[in-house]
Amino acid sequence: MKIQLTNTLTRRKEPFEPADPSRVTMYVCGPTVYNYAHIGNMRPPVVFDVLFRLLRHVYGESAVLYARNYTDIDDRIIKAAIEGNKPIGAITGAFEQAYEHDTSALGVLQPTLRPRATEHVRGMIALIEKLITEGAAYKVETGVYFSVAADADYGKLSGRAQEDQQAGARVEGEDDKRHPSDFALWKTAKPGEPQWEASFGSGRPGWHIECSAMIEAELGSPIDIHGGGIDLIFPHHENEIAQSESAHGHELARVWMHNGFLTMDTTKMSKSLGNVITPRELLEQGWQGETLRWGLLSAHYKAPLDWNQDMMRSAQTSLDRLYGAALRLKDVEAVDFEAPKAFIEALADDLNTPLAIAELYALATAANIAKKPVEMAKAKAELLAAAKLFGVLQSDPEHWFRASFGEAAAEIDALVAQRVAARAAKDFALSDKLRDDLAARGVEVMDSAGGSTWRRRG
RNA sequence: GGCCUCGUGGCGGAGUGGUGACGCAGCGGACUGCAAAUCCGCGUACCCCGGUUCAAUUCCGGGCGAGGCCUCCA
Repeated sequence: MKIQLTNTLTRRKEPFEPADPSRVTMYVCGPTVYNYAHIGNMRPPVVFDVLFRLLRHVYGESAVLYARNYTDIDDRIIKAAIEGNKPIGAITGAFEQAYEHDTSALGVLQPTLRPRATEHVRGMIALIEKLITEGAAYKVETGVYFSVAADADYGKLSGRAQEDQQAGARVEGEDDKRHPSDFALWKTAKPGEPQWEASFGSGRPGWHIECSAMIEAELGSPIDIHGGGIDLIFPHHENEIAQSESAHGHELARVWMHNGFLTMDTTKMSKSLGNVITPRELLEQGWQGETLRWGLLSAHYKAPLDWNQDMMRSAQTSLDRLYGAALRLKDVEAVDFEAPKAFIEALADDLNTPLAIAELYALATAANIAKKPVEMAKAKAELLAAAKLFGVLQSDPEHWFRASFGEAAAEIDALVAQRVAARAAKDFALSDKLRDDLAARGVEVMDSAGGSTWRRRG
């Protein structure tokens, strides 16, 4: 199976060849844990989770090393700690846990490695020392900066020439930089802020150096794949490349992948615009994590995706169809079949999740028309195998359709039983009334030769 | 101003130099006491204008439109 991935460095789809197929390495920029993640923030973990699953399928589970970091030292965290009058560790600990909870609700597997920035400060200091020695970085009063002028390759990822940089793109408190594009590797210690000792003065790391150091320590460069949101291309990933490649003299990552943004009524979802919704809010509203996952995968990862009620409903309807097929085969004995080739190929083609979804529908139809026991067993096995790679359809189908009723489920069972009796007695007036009553409670009854079943109405 | 995406049917959304993916909605049929679910069938969609070509939605150029980045941002 050959995988093709779009590489931001070349803006083209290229065959993916890991440097060492027995040790495939991937790094994805994780959250800064100062607040709850919103649904847009969930796109990278979900998209790269599918890639993680695919890589494990192709190269073997133990061959794939996937690191996703936690940025637990940053201006925003310090600000949140001061405003909330809480220790920094309390903030980062709580939001790290919330992030784990949210991603897990969306069916995201745990990455192999989850480094925290604060655990890698020594590596950052070493990296900065090296850059200073090589003349790629310089120390001034406010901190240590990377000298963009010293890097001939600067701009190769974003396609941005240095002279194109808009003048006046200054960051407050960095007035002593030599060039506006130079960026902070290290920020000189301020009273009351966390700080670490270093040969070039006490302080704390800049954002970009964190990822460079964590990649080096956890995976070692060059890595095969580096991923993140499209907004990170510049400056974050450009700066990671500048630092790491200047320090090590070789490529940081062979393939760079970037997911598109989520919009909310066609405008970018961002905390600064205030138009955000969090997975936990959506879960509280009764949406299932799987529905959110499906929604996030319903468009190609590179394309923009508009988040709204209609798309969530549509995602739920899609899963209803798949779960309906799975439910039909609930008691069929599982056999050993793999996910069909067409499904794998869809994912292998630059993670074409919409095409993969079309294959899942085809498998659902196959499951629905299967009559002979062997056909049914095969249909069930293939559907579940494919769905597993996609990270969906992993719960009990009845639970999927009934979860929202909780305690009331037993009551509904009783009403449905009454209706079965009425039908048997050919009392269709009562039978239809009971169905209307159930419909009013959001329950859909389905009759078949063998009896009646029920589920949540779409 | 510079850089980068994108413009497909009522909606969502793949893809392709030449027989209209897939789903939702809609219509017809089968099934059903009636339904639902399911199955079968039904759609003359590729922003505009040029160019290349036997053939362009697909390639090239221009235009118009939308969005993103250039400052923290998934």
